Amino acid sequence: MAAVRLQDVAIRAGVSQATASRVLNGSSRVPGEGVADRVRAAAAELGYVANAQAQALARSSTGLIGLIVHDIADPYFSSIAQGVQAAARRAGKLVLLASTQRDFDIERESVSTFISHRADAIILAGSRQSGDLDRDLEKECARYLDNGGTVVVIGQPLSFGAAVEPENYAASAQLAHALLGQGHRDFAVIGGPGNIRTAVDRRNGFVEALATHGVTPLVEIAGDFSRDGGFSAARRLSAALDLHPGQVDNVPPCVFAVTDVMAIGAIAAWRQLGLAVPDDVCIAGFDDIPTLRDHVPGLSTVALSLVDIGERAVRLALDDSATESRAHEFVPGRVILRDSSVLRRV
Amino acid sequence: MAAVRLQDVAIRAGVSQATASRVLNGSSRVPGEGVADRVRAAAAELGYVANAQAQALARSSTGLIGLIVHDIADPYFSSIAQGVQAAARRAGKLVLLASTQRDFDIERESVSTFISHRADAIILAGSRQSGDLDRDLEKECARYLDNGGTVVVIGQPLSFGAAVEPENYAASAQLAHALLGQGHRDFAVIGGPGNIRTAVDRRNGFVEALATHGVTPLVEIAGDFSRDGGFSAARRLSAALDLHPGQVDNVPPCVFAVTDVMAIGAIAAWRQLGLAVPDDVCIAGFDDIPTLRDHVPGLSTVALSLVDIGERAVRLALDDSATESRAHEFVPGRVILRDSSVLRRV
DNA sequence: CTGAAAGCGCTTACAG
DNA sequence: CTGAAAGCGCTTACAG
Repeated sequence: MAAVRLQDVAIRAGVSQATASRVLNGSSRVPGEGVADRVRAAAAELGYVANAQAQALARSSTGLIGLIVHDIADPYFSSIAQGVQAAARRAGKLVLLASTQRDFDIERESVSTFISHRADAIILAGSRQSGDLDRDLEKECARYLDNGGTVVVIGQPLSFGAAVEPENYAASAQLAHALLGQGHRDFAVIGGPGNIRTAVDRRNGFVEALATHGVTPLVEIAGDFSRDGGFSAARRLSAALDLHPGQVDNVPPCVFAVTDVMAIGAIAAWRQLGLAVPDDVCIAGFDDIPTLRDHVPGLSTVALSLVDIGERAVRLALDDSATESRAHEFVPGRVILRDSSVLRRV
Repeated sequence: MAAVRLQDVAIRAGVSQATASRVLNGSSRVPGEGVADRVRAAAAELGYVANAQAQALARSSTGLIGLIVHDIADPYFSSIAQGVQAAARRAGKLVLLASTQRDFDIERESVSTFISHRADAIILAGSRQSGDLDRDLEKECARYLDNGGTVVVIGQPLSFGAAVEPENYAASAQLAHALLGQGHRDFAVIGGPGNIRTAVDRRNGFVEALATHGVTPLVEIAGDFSRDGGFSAARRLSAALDLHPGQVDNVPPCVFAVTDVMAIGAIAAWRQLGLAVPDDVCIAGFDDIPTLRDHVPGLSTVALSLVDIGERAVRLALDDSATESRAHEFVPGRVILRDSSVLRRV
């Protein structure tokens, strides 16, 4: 049983297909009211639903926005996805979702598929390995842009397309100042992979702000950009700093983990070692992911409006001029101090 | 600058469009090797990417799977989404995502849009209000099914389409037994809205299992199916039970919250009131959402393999016979006891 | 304001 | 094995 076509409603309404198309989907002035009503009535009676595929082919615009994230189950990305989804819906667009699980081949494949489906725009969320995409991907994107596609990156900008980027460097510096303000003097850093710029910027912003005050981190350890990365980095770090439970005589060192997810992993590792936060060791993260809300101890962090970031990305994606001019929006972070970095008087 | 079309590569390869189509996309036997090679070479040189929209129109199959969730930022749904996404990718399908934020109008609109885009299948995740969809939505789905579409529900089955449903009743009963086994005798329930069957089944499974042992909950309170719903229900509950910090002389009552998200909200409320878990009040949830991993205190719960549920839904969606026979798969839950329900000796 | 007709980029019987 | 041609369901100049 085939679906109702525009032709069917046209016949039923006694008008041409062109007219039916105009009253149902066309934007310009509506035809004579009588005609329009008849067409609408016919469409309703038949239960007509326009075939978006056919429309896309005829209009050469699909109304599809492709979103590629590292891991949709990660609260950081699912919050961004919510923003993208909401903004897309308001703009009458649909979102195609791809979750790469940090697999580069899957990412490349996803971009191809989105292009093949002629997504009007592609949003790439999550920092990439090196400064740019690999050769193949880049060529494919170039062709896509030539054909009128638009690319928006969340995070580190590429050599093409628009970008919305958190102010990682500046916000991390603010965090450092806030922690110094709390009385901290001993610091350590749990950084991310050296080729991920987000990780590097956060580390640099923090460390260089400390340097301003003549402070240098006691240790720096790098881990994966994940909860488990934070977990194992924290173990190594506590060994390096020779941390022990209940050393109330010393002021505990303050660790900066470049993402909340890593910080949470670190706290879990320490708990397992019997180390209490903030009594034996203090910590701060970055992102203010929603799950922090009910995490104990409360984690000091830098709040990023993740949903807002997703919405901005859509706005850029829909704005051709923004894409052509390679617009680059920065979104600020806001320092939030919670229990995890509180220095208790001894 | 228009994209490369099949016609272009056909001309370049010196063959007909039909032949080019067959070597590039057709499934059956590949034409003479020489020809095939030339076509592939031409496609590569030109950077040909098939237009999926046109293919969809010609084949009347889009390769699109629509996923509708209540809230993509909720870890329950984002885990399911991950499963859906992974299974879809393996099957060469693309997923369209809609997050309704629990707004029924948006849900209806999303279904329409997916149908309009001729998604091959639609997966509806999350319990619905009443037993079924509303009139409009149902009629639209009926037409969709007639036209070859397939619908899969995660949770309570509808009057049509396939379903994958957690064994809510049985698993909640097991949880009750496990808690009785831990020595609990005083119980309370934080339930969900009375018209959401998932909530009702879990409540019933739990309460009826208790009844088997001659135990009746002291109180039952209903809340929204959300973190804040659990939060406010917990406040009312602690008033009803007259809970106070440090009543070490009594065995604390054990509360069953029908979702982990609600349980987490409840714990937050109690913490604010100075009530400690599990010393002043015990609690167990349901779902084993991933964020539980680093939640303190560890929450006793029923583990559902959320990713697996998403994957199963895709499998059903892709299997026409399953849809036609209104397949109904059950997925078991596994009781996990953690700190939140531990009864300490006084 | 309305309609006939071409075109969007593919696939697929149907012949050869 | 290969090609000419019709068809998928719309939109949109172009005439009237």
